[in-house]
Amino acid sequence: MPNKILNISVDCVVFGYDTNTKSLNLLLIKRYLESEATKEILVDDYVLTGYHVYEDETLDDSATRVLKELTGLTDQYKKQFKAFGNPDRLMNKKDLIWSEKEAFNLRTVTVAYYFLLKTEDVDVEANKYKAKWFPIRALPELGFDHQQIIEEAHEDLKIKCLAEPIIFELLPNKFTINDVQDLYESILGIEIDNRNFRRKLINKKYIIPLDEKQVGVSKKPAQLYMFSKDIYQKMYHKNYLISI
Amino acid sequence: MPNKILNISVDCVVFGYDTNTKSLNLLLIKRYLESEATKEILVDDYVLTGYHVYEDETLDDSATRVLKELTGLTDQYKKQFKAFGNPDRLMNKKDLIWSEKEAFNLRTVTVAYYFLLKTEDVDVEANKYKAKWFPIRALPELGFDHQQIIEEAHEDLKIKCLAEPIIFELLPNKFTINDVQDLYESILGIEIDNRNFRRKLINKKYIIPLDEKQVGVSKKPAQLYMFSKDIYQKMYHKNYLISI
DNA sequence: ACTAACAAACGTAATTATGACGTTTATTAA
DNA sequence: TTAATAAACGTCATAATTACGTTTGTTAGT
Repeated sequence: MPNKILNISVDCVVFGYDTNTKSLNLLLIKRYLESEATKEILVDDYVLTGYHVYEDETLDDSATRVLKELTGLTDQYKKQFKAFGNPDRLMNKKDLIWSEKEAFNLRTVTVAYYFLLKTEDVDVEANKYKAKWFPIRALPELGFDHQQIIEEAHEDLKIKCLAEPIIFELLPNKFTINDVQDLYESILGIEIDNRNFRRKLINKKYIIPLDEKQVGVSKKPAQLYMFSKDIYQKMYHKNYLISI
Repeated sequence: MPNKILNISVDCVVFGYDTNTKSLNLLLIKRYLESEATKEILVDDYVLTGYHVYEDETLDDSATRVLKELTGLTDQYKKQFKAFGNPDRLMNKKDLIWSEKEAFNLRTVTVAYYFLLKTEDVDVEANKYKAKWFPIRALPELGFDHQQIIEEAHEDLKIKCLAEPIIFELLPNKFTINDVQDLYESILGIEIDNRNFRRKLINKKYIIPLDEKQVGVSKKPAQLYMFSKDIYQKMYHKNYLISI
């Protein structure tokens, strides 16, 4: 039997990072529809994955379900960052392809989440929605109000990655110091002095050097490190600092 | 004509600060109902102010409207911090007093905001909902899931007040250094060294000493200061710092 | 008029963190 | 062998933080 759906949806902003191209990416799905009568192209753009919330699930569960359908992954870092619900949200003609929404005369409110995952963990080809990674600096045309949702997710991520070590959710388990720096630079859109960054990061107790180096590079191979969540949590539990 | 309402509501966590008692307070309204037949007390607790979102207003406008009805105030600092919508949210018998909700078979999702305002700006007596200030360390019994909403608002405020100078939204326009320290201590639940805090705050360009001192105190009267939002915005626009 | 009490306000010294650079090292490709 | 290049290490001046001690200005009580 089908689940009863609500006029409330979740939308998922899925961040991934490609250490090769040093690019912060978003996973988007294709939306395409042309009129059967006139052959007019009604929609041809990309959107975030999202779906209506079932009556018997929490908002968090709903977001987790949507991500699982998209990527097959569970247990990824997830943050609910904002609800969107302007009254004109359903006025857009393009929305008509979502037949479920038509069942309501009410407008839809969407609760937006972002996820952080390792690009390597996702098999994009296996996906039935034609999901595709896009560099955040070169996004395609976006449907609904998803441009705005993405921008606000990015802003929230900027602030959050400076306050908590969530950056490691986007990196492979073994990474180099420069991987971390490149990722910070991708997220924040700034340049960081490598020598100072390196010193600062290596001094963190929760950055563990491994007995391993990069292989298959044509330059001096870099030292590999891992992040210890355990040590972080033991040392930095509620370490508020007044900085303003 | 009545506004059409949605099965989406806003709830407002209203923070105020009393410089005399040095207490961070919340503005709550009384909820009381007894059965006409059995005289059984159905509900007798306090709740956040909230209301359903009208079909033609944004979520932000809805929160602003609720705050205005409660306090008469507009243009207060406002932050949407989380949406709450567990499937059991309408199972609570106590909810039955909200007749509007019964019009829906759907559960309600509430978008929670917090507001920061100066206690002195609110005339509690003038309020038709019997609104009352409660110290956040001594809250009464709370209805619905409002205990949880308040806790999450408080956590968000802790982080936010360390990242941005929103603390001054809670203080009178003219304040002492110790007022600011006391407020930080109330919000964060920590103790701060007065001498170091004082030096740090006075060194901020946006903390302006006035040609005025406290009056009516029975000790050495303290210097009064004001916060210059202008100077802050000119100096601190997008000053990201990697700290982790 | 003097003094105790007390919070406001100022001061200091050691340590740590930061910003802005210069130098050396290990590797591959030519 | 060597040039090229990214990784890794080093230095120094300045700023910020931590952890305290001391002085000042006011009122209230004698």
